[in-house]
Order: sequence, then structure tokens, then C-alpha cells
Amino acid sequence: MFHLLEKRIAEAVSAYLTTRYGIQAGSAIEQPKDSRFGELALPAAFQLARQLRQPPRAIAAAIAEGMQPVEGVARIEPAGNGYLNVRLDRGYYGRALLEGVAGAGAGAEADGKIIVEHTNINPNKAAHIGHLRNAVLGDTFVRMLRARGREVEVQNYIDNTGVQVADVVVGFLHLEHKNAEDVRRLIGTTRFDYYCWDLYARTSALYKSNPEALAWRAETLHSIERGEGEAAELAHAVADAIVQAHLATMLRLGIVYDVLPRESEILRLKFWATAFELLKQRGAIHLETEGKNAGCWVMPAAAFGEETGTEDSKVIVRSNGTVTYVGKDIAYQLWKFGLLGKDFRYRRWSRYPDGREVWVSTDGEGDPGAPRFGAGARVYNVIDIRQAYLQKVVVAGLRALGFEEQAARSVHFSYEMVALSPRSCVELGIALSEEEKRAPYVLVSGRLGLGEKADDLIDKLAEKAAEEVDSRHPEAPLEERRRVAMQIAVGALRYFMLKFTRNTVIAFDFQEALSFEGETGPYVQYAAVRARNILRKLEERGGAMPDFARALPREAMARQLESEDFWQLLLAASKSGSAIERAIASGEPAHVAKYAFQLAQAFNNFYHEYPVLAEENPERRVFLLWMTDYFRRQLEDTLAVLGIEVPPYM
RNA sequence: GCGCCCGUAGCUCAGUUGGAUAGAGCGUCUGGCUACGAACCAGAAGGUCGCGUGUUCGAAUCGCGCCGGGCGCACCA
Repeated sequence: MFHLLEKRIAEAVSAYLTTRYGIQAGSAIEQPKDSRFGELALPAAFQLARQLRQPPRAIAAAIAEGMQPVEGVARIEPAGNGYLNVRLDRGYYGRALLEGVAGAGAGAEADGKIIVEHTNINPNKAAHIGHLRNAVLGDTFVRMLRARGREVEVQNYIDNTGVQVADVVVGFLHLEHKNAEDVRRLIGTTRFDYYCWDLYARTSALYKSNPEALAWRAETLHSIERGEGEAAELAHAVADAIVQAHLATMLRLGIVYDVLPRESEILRLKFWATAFELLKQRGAIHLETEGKNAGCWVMPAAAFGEETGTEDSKVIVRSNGTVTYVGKDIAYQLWKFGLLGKDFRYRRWSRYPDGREVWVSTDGEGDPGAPRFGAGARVYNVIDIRQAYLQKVVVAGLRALGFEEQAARSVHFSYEMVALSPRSCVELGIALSEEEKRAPYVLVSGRLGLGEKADDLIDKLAEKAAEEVDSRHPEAPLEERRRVAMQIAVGALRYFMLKFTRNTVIAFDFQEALSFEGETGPYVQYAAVRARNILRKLEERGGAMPDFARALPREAMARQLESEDFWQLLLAASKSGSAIERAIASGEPAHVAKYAFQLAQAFNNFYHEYPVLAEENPERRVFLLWMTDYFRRQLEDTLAVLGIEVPPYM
């Protein structure tokens, strides 16, 4: 509703400026910090002052004087040294909220399917907290887009033929002397992703102490690429099992996918071969004949040098004929926009508890019942910021092929890394140098097997939440308490990953991440639970929810909203749509998290100040109940966008 | 060396893309539980927005120059 009025006012003012001054001015609109300045403010007069050669204050006064009334607006008045302050019609506004005018989806634009690619973890070991940031950011962004009516497809790219998978295969073959049969048994009997976590670290250590072992890696990679031999069979088994583990981990956080495009199919279904031809034909790449890159197909630095500050061209095809990551990613990006003229074949990978299905690419027979994937109008790639250079090369590839528009709609949704606070390193038993102990954060390497696994963190959170729940509700059934604890754990974790803006390095700290007080997910969940409790108590005491539409006519609404307190609370609660749209535009899920927190703060304030059920004045009591119910809905909806559930009790 | 990012309260971070008196959480101190369960609320202390300079009605925000920190710049992904 707020979003709607914001637009309506901006348009009205803009139209007025055009008719009166003949000036096409897209008029900015903002929300004043101080509520005394009204609900909205326009700095339009400042922008016009120079052109009109008049003081801003005089222009503002003239606009306020001359404008026709706008529906839903009580008045527009000049203020300060040239602001136009807008005061909304409170009765109108309250009624509009009550009647549910302009609910969900009001912000939708018909801009076609949006593809969001996230998670993309190498399928060779357990997920860690860095991966969690990627998945939570991506999943939340998807929820934001869907909440505002956009069509979204979620892809999780699986690099099942890469070096990292090969390294684990080398570990099984040469360190543990296991065959495919042995590994299959391990998959069924162990925590396989954890097993591989350690094995990967051991293989990495082996390369360091015995560099000649790198030959095994090369051999394994070739076998995987040809799709033949024991190594290939092993790689397949490892990657599939790990993908399954990753999906299970992510499902604990409510994160799901539509489709898993795999690198093996990029190769076998000739996606790369097709892209390669296209790149050659359009002269985007050329064969280098001399220098250090002799024998390689390269993209010249002219295509991307200005943006990246590099002078070297980028190798796309190695001198041994194999393709680099960038090459494969260009093929993948082309497919995402429907520009490759090819499609994967698909089969069902698994079904989620709610019935939704995940599909996976296959080079075998495809399922004719598969949905249509790819061919998006806009693409977001959730990838950490260290890959900015490579992502720019990929986009430059699209541009070099003549796909300017698609290049402009391919967004690197980047985020900074998750490091560990020195204190957390100590807790994990990671040895630190004196210098590292004093640093604000320490980067740890998955290659060395260091860091915190995603599932371990979720378990720690759930355990701590369980203690809290047990102490508060010892009478509740155990199974239910565990479920509530998990909801709280997920709330804490998702909120923690979202409260930082994308380009802030997170110095992960257990004490902070395990906190359930202050600016945390559980704080917001608690507010929603409290709102529900009031309504539940009402029923327990034999009361029924009033018919608000009948009991709160516009005059009653206006009367109650004369209270500045109520008005500000309602206003804050009604801005979710506006907050989500802003967050989409700026690409910052953190803004939604902040909004949810502010909403919870506002409600907690209300909760303490106004005992709803004890209110004696009938009209006011109905109003307070309506406010409670409205807050409840807004809190629940906003939390849902963050992927956080509201527990039945806390 | 080149490119990108960051520097805001003791600590961890926001700051609606140039607006009105710079905000939260944690920590510290003070006060508040007969239940709409305190995973909460109220209050206090705490700031030269790294430094300098420019742009203009107006700068934490934009430009330039320093200082400090991080990350990239592979025939790895």
C-alpha cells in the first residue's frame, strides 16, 4: 500500500511539474527521518531552483498551493528551506490496509523469467559456512523476487568433472586403494561428505609432499573427461553422493532448487563444441601462434581489459585442447539466455517433502515430461567476489558474440567471503601465528580441511536452541520441542547470514552466530509468536475475532490513528512491499532482514505499551486487535521472504 | 606494478544511491516480571564518519591526493 501511494504521489507531482513549468523531472521521493516532517518528502524544489532561478522555498510553496488533491493524501506542504512534505490521510490509509488493497504482487513487472544460479558447490566434500552464505543469499533473493510476483527459476550448477572431484578420486585410488565397489559401500555406511572432506585434505597434502602425485590427477581428469575407466566410475559415484548430501544440508535451511545443470552434460551434449564454433565464427577468440600462450585459443584483453585492468589475453582453450572454466561458463551462459540453439535432456533427481521436484541434466534418455528450463530474460549468478575477474570475461564473451542486451542482463550477484574470527579458529583447534591472532579475521582453506562444516554449525545451533526451549516448555512433547528448536536454529542462521550487506567480509564468530538475542532471527520470530499468542489467548478466553471490516469503519480508523504512536506503528508495518522492492533494486537481501528486525522492534514496543486484551474501550480494543493481527501477518510474510518459519511457541 | 573493494560509537555493522539533529545490535551502567511468558521493554554514557582538499543551497555518500587494510590480475575453479 505504501509503495502504491509513493508511486501515485511521485507521478502526480511529476505530472504537475510538467504542466506548470514544462519540465520533465522524474521527481525523487524519500522518507523523512523525522516523523514530524510527514510520511513522505519531495526535494523537487531544490532540483528546480537553478533552472527557475527562484529560491527553493518559494517554488515548494507554489507547488503545494497549485497541486490538485491526490487520493489518499491529506495535504502537501512546503517545509524547511524547500522540501515538500506529504501527509497521508490516515483513515483512508488504515481502511485500505484493512481491505487488503494492493496486496502481494503489486510490484510485478512483466519482464520474463529470471534465472538465479546459486550454491554451486564442488561435489567433492561437505558444505562449509562460506557455501552457506552463497545459498542463503541466493535463496532469499529468489524468495524476494517471487514475493513481488516475478517468475524465477533456480539453478544449482554441478561441476562434476573438475579438479576437485578428481582429487578425491585420486585419494580413493592411490591413498586408500579402494575400488568403485568399496566406495559405494562407504556411501551407504558413512557420513560420506565428511569422509571426503578429510580425504580431500589428505590428497592436497600428498601433492605438496610428493608433487609427482600430480600425474595421478592429470590421469584421473582424462579418464573423467573420456567417461571411461575406474576413475570415471568413481568420480560419478562420488559426485552424485555429495550432491545428494549438499541438497540435504540445504533442505534443512529450506533451500530448494528447480534444476541441476551438470558440467558433464555441457561437455557430452556438445554445448561447448557449439559455443566454440560460435566464438570462432564471430572472431571473439583466436588461435595464438607465439608467446607464452602459443597453441591456445584466447580472448584478447581488448574485450575486457578496460573493466578488469588486465593486459593479458585470457586462455579459453588450452594448448592440449581442453577447455577452461571460462569457456564452459560462456557456453552455459548462452544456454541460460536461450542463445545456444541446444538444450539439455533431463531426468528427475529427487522429490522434496512438499512434492516439488528437482531435475538434473542427463546425456541419457530425457524425460519427455520435464519442464522447460533455461531461456531466461535475466540472469543472476550468485558467486563470490573473488571471481569478479572471470565473470567479467564471461560477460565480455557474450558481448563479443554480439549479445549486448543479454550481457547487460547478466548480473554477477557477488558477495564477500566468510572468514573466521581468531577466537573461532581457536575453538576449532586451528593453529594461528601471532600476526593472525591480532588480525580482525583469518581466511581458512577447505583444501586443508580447515573451517566449519555447514551441518556442524546447524547442529550446534539446534542444540543450543533445544536447551532454551527445554527450559521454557518442559511440558511439551519432545519431538515438537526439537522441531521448534530447529526452526529457531534456522532463523538464527539465516538471519545471521543476511544481516550483513553483500560486500562486507563476515568474520564468523561462534558467540555472535549462536546468539538468540538482539538483532537476530529469533528476536523477530519471538515478536511473531507474541502476536499469535495474543490472538490465541483471545480465543482461549472465549472471545472471537471481530469482523474488522464492519467494526472499524473509516471514521473509527481515523479516530484511532490520530494517536501518533499508532500511526507510526501502522505505517512501519505497512512498508514491507516497499522495503522488498528497494532491496530487489539494490540487490541487497540485507535490507529485508533489517526491515524485519525493525518491524519486530516496533511490535515489541506496541506489545509492552498497550495491553490488547485488557483494553476496556470497545472501539480501541477492536483496533488494537486489528493492529495485532496486521502485525502478525506482516511479520510472518516478511519472515517467509527471509526463509524463516514462525514456531508455535518460544 | 595494474584493477576492484573497504575504513562510521569500546566491538560487530546499517545508513533508502547527494538531503533535515549520523542510527542499530552487542558490551557497560540504571530501572522494569501477577502471564498478552523477560529469547522482552525503558533510560544513560559513548562520534573530528581514516586524514587533507575540491565540487554546491547541502557531503558519511561524488572528484582528486595521501594513510591504513583486504581481494583479484593462471593453459585452477
